[in-house]
Amino acid sequence: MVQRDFFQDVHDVVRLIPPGRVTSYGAIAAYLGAKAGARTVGWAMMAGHSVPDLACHRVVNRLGMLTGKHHFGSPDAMQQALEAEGVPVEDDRITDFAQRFWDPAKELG
DNA sequence: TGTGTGACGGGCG
DNA sequence: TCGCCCGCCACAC
Repeated sequence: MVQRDFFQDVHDVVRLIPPGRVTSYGAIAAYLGAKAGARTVGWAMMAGHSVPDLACHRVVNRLGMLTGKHHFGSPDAMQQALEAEGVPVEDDRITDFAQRFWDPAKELG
C-alpha cells in the first residue's frame, strides 16, 4: 500500500457511503484497520472541510447522534442534509439509525 | 521527539 | 440513554 494519508482513506470511504445511508466513525476506523482510532476519523472529517465532495453529514457516532453538526456552517445544516436524503432525524439523532447504518467493512468487504 | 488535541468508543452505574 | 473515566490513533507545531 502506498503511504496514503489516513485522512485520504477516510474521505475515500465517506465518498462511498450511499445516499440515504449513514455510518459511524468507529465503523470507518475499523474498516481502515484502526478500530480504536474513531477519534482520528472525526479529526479527518474536520480536516475534510476543504474537500467539497465529502458527505460528512452521513457520518455520525455509534448512537446515531449528529455530534458533528456544530462543525457545519449552520447547526441545522447536517440534519437538513440528512432529511433531504430521506434520513429521519429527531432531536439531533437518527431515529432508525440501525436500519440506515452502512458498515463499510461489510458492504465493501 | 514530545506534547496537545479531537465530530469516538467501551465499561460501569 | 446519559454521565463519567479512561484508552486509543493520527496530526500539527
